[in-house]
Amino acid sequence: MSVTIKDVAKKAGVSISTVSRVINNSKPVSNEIRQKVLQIIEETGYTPNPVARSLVMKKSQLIGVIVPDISSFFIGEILNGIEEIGKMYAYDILLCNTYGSLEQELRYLKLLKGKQVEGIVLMTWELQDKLIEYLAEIEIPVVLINRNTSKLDIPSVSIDNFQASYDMTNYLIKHGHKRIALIRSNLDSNAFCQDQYRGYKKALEENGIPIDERLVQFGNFKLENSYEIVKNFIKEDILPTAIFATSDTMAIGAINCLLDHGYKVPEDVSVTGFHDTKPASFYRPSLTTIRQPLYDIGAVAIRMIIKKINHIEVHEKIVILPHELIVRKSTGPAPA
Amino acid sequence: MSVTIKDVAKKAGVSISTVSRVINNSKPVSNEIRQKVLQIIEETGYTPNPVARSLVMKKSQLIGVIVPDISSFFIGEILNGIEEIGKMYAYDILLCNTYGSLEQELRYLKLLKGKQVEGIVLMTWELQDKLIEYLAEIEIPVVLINRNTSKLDIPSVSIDNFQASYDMTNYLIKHGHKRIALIRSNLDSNAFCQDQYRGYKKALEENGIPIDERLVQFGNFKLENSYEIVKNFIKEDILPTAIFATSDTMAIGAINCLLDHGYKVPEDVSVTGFHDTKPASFYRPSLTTIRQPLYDIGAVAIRMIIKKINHIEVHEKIVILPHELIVRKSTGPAPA
DNA sequence: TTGTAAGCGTTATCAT
DNA sequence: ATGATAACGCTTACAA
Repeated sequence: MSVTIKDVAKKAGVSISTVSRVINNSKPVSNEIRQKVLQIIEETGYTPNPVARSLVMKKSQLIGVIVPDISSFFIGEILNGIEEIGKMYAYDILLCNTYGSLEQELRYLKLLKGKQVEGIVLMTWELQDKLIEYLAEIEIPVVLINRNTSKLDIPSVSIDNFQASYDMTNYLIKHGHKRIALIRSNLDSNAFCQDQYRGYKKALEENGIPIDERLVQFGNFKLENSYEIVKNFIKEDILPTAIFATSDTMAIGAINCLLDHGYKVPEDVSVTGFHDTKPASFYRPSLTTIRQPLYDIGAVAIRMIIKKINHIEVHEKIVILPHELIVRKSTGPAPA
Repeated sequence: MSVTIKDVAKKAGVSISTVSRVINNSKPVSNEIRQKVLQIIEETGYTPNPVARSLVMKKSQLIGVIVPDISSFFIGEILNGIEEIGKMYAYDILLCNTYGSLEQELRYLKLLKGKQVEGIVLMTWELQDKLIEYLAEIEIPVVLINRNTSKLDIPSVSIDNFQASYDMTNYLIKHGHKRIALIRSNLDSNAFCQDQYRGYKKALEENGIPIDERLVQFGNFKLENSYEIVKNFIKEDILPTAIFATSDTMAIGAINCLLDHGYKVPEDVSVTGFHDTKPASFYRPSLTTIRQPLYDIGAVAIRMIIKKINHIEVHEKIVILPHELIVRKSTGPAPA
């Protein structure tokens, strides 16, 4: 059996309250006794039982993190930030993987509440209404990553998707591209998705380029999916000179398809990604993409949670982190 | 304040023990009362407090998972398996990221013990002696992934690294390669690393090919590192016709270097990876590699833990999962 | 079948 | 400055 505060108290010849006090520095203890207790603790290798502590303090030192796919490049790096900063504040991470299913999300939200987590970082592909409803009545601090909703006052952290998309489209236009496809997310209900489309549209409009709706396709973030989309461009003979995919993975799918069909990237077609995940730099041709500060997104999110836990006023509900256009080898001037 | 077992008992007009019994089905309860209690539970939305439960049962329903890098392709997929099977058995995952640092590993091991986790899945780059020492005296069930040690009787799950390496080398030899470089792990103290080297060596020896030690290099799993190693091969003018890298990432680093220096893969040099992570299939040229059942490795590991928790005899201490040689486009016949 | 009460390992309130 | 003791929410002998 492991040693408890009682054992320590007995061996030190003091009461358990005194032991508790030296552990937590919660009240003054005479130096003599403190030393004695400290020594016993050292000898016995006593460590306070966090479960008992949680029970009385009603604090678990646990933060739940709900993600749609642990193994995603994108999410892995965000998790790094969450984990590291969390641990810095003595919070542990309870990890939940949902595969994006609403049912799982709801289940885990309940489970985490049961586990007394003090806060929840929520990532999801699609922020569905049912989820929002549940979020509205949960009493635990929640922070959203890369998603937000006007229906509810939940803090979120992301980049400026509108501006990023606008920047990227403009970059392409500046390089002479006029026929620019957009492989956008199919999560139409999400604001971020609309933002990306708006950015794209605005850039085209400002440059007097009409939008060809056939070139605006909905992708599901899967490589195979964008592969098919591009294949279809080829089949329909509407292959543009540039393809703006809203994820690196989809960009790679697009390039693979182009390569497989004998096209050269970027000589024949320029392709861009989004996120700047690891593959963006090691894939060949390396991807022109939008860098998102993934680690920081995670770090900021959990900081917000911790602030809320400690009832520190969170100034900005919606944190926008800076993005950056990274130009690599997958884009070039439009072919003549 | 959230509703407790007391509230339910009072509202139902029964004792808390009765409520506890219907929740846990631990002892017979008359149907009439059971219904009543169930109804109150439903009405009030009561859920048992797992912290209180943990305290008395000395069970936390938590399994600690220690990994060196959450964002690694390799580990992400293993985590999927761990998470999914764990949740299936109502266990939650407490995630700890160590960056491979021994100090962090030790710290987290202690922390997890304090948190009363019921089992620990441990992944590490290098299984250092200090860690083994600590593992020896921890009373919590531990399972190792892709590592094992003769110094201690800890269960582990992995593939047969010797055989896999042997298979791969043989495959290369069969395609006419005689000068085959090995970019092996620099974690020399690990058995798996030795195994890989032994497999490579045996295949060469069996085919009467002498080992050129200059072609056996230690890589640190980083892309940049294998890039440099290959760059050095070129500089020293000892570029082999095949490079067997013991991770996909290192294989990609090698290929990138080759490509950057005007070599063709696989026409000039064949390159193989190890693991079959996602990039292996989308990178171009797609990688010939060793498929490891990553999800299953995680799944089996956590099943072993759960068995140990429940004191079910674990038959085989060392589980070897099947591997598979996946032939893609990064390898071909040796140039004439 | 049901209720009473002890106990899990802490913190916190109140005396002393 | 220190010590009893109640309380946190639950499970589980033991009694009835």
